[in-house]
Amino acid sequence: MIFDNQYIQERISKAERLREEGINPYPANITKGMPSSEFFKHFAYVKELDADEKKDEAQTVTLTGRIKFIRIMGKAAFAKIEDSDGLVQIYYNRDDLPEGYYNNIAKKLFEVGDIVEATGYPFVTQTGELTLHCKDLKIVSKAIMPLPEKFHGLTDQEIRYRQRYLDMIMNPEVKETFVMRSKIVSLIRRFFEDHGFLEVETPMMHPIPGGANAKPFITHHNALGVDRYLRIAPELYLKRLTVGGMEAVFEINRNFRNEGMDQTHNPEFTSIEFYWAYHNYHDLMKLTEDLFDYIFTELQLPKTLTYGDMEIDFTTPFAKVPFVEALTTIGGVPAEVAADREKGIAYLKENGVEVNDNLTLGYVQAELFDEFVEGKLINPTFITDYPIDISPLSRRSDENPEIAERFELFMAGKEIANGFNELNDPLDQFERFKAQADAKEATGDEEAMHMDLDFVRALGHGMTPTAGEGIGIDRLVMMLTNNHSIRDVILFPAMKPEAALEEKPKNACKKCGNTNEEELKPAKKGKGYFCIDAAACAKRAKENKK
RNA sequence: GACCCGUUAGCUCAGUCGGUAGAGCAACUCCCUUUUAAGGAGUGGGCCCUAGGUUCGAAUCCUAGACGGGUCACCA
Repeated sequence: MIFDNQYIQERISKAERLREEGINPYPANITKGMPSSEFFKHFAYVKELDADEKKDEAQTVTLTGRIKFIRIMGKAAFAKIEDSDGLVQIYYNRDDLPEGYYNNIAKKLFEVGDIVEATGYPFVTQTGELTLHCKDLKIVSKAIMPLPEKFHGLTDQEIRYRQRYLDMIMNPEVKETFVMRSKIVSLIRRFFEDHGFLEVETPMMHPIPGGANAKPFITHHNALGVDRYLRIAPELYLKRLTVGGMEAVFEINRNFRNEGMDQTHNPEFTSIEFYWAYHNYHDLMKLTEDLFDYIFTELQLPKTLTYGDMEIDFTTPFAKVPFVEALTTIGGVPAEVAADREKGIAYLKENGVEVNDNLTLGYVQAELFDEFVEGKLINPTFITDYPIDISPLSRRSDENPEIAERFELFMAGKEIANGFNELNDPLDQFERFKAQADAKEATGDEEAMHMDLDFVRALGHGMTPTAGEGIGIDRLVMMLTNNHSIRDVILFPAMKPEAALEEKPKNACKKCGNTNEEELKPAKKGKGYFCIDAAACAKRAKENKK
């Protein structure tokens, strides 16, 4: 059991002693005291008083928070309590608390980790720290788990991710990151609302996985008797809404992809997708720049942010480079190689990249891009005009049928956004889905898209010219908060089950499954246990069969 | 999926050549009424990740596995 530990038992017994004293260690109806930030603001004048003892005994103020430090000096003690704003020091002693309360309760039973309510007046200590002199100190919630050590804190990555609550208690910057994340999401939402977009919610469980190239999670609906796929992207549903007449929509929510995990991939991640009728991908790029300007202004961020050892300049407009041009100018791939399937494959192999010989030119170019360009795109850069065969949902360029009217936005060597003019020709869409299905056959591409006939039918009713874009929220938050693992911007990242929390299987008789330890003996040879009473065992085994 | 690194007290970490476990903080018992990682004296606390193996003897060496981190692959 998780409570089988001397420290925890010690703390549980303290909670019991509180009860014996008639004090509920988990009282109801406690209200939050003055926020610590307000305490410092409101009583700043005490520091300026012209007196030997700087204090204002006429004031009565209540603070609530978790005890982070305690320093007991005989008949008096200092503690620091923390609320969501920060740390405040409190002071309590034998003579200013009710008779006997200091020696029996406050000193003995309150400890680091407990949440308390302190009431008293502000004063300034000899070392100049504004502090609350307690007339009353109550338990608000007794912590029975000990906190990590105060100086080094909690550094074990595994515990930090598994027990995020503990991480947040011990590492204030973690809380800051997630406050920042919340603000960013809120600003994005407000930005799109202010631009006339409608927020919608589309299914998380899809009959056909679509809208991206990815392996889905599969689940089962019992009543319908059908398998469902957790959505890999909301795209096809949002476009159905465009057909239906919603001309500007967005959705901020989770996507699920059954793929590898690393510093930029979590199986569930958050994106915003938005669709804008009667606009094109150039409008999207401008809108994206406006969005970044808006976020940076509202958060009062400098235009140049440090990301690891990189300096990223977010000044708009962002650079724009066509895809094939980027291969040569940024990636250093010879022009004739970038334009030729066979030469591209050979070039990749020369550079130690394993490639499937069946790849089409577009896929070869994509490999070249991933290998030689992506990592070099530090400042925000729009890569435009993608090969059509790797863009199955994008509209074909009228000037060059090999090119999709599409862009992706990169920064710090990572993809952040993907947008394009939506393909709205139903017959073309049908053929592209078919081509994807063929690619699945030819190269075994498990991520290739599935045929979605209802979506083709929807397009058959006519979709206005529309541009759509998706932005990875987690990666964006990483950039803006200088975090380098997606796990650091997801509150509860995906983890394997924790062995320590699983019930240990009891020793059981190999014949009848009896788990009563007193009736078991170890097997003479090999592992396992058998019943001491063989007759009773045989009887039980028989009953089990029934 | 491959490789590298890690896993020792509640936390942060030592642990030599293979000889049977250590520190600081935390806890417990004392002293201490303005401390700042408070200080002082004392005490208790261990499935050394798990399972095998080598050995007279394993935290330490070997093999397999679990979990985590990293690199690569996959994944845009």
